Amino acid sequence: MDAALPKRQRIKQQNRQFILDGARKVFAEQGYGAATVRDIIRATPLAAGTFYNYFTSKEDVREALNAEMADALRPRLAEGRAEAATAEEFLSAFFSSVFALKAETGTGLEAVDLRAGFEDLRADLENAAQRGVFPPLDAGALAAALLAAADEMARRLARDGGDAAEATAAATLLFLRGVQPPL
Amino acid sequence: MDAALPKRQRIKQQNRQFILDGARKVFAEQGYGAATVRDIIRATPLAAGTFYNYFTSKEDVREALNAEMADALRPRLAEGRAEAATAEEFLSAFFSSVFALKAETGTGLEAVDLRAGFEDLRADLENAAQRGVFPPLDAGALAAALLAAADEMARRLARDGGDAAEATAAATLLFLRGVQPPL
DNA sequence: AGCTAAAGTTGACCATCCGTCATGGAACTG
DNA sequence: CAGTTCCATGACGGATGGTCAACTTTAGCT
Repeated sequence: MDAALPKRQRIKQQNRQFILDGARKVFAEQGYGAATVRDIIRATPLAAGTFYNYFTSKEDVREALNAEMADALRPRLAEGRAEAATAEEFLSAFFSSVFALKAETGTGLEAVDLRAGFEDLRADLENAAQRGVFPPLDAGALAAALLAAADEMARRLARDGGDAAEATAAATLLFLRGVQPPL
Repeated sequence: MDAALPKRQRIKQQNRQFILDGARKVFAEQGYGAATVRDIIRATPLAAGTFYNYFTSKEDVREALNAEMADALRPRLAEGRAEAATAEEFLSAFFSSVFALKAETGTGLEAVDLRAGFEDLRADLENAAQRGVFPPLDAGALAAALLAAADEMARRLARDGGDAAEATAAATLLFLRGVQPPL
């Protein structure tokens, strides 16, 4: 025995992780839709009933998996925003990290649900506004618009192929100056 | 017999509609996730096997239902854009119709998938750009960003409550001038 | 009309899935 | 070490998904 924790809790953590790992693999191999709770259980040394001691459904696992991933990715996603001295820097950092992140995650979970980063972005926006980087604005609405737009643009980028740097520049300009012609 | 169509085809259309109608009701009552193919069949005078002559899965029905709805809504969604004389008018018309539409559809299908209107918007944007309403731009990327942002902002609007007119003005301004302070 | 081939519907069927629960054994308590 | 709590196990009842042989109806032809 080499654990600092009581055995009960250690096993509990381990089992939970068994399920999450199994689910990650199953989702990656078959896709979320085709996967079944039984498949997840089979990818695990556990019995059927045990699964339901930890999660209530496939969707439940999905959420936990997404939260786990979002947690791991959060710092990377927020990279460069806190230090941004201008609105342009801020936006550029934002789009750039979203595009980079979406491009690589072929994890099977059809990608991270960016909305997990909503609060972070909102907070960073408010913070930046207070530093005078942005004019005062509705940080919630802007964060929502930015995330949704970035997500969809990233999807297009991944599908049609295209240069991430170029897309970052275009997206930054769009949100910086709107659809007006560049002066 | 009073049909202009051969009986075979008439029944085929009818059965297809039986399924779509049943599915719409079932989705509205139980939600898409909880609904089962069997539930749909039960909401229909048809037998189990027949279902699979028309659709291959619940998801397949969902798509058909969504397409049906998108078709019906398309004209309303595009309202006012073709006549817009300025970028501001165009954007305002766009956001206004999206917000109005999303606010009312409590159809059960958790709302229309706006991406169905993507091509329309893209075409309208290119058209407007050629009329000089917009500067030349990547209509595809802009359409994607606009739709995604509008969709998410509409969701927030519905959730938190809020004035649609106000939101329309804010969204229009955001995409018209970007995050710069209003002059 | 009468008859045949094609088209399409039916509902029972099998494999599988879901979620539960009584049983049993391992870990904590004192 | 005995008592208690906690939890994993795996079989079970009920339901689902998708298939398919048998049957019914329509379209086409003579």
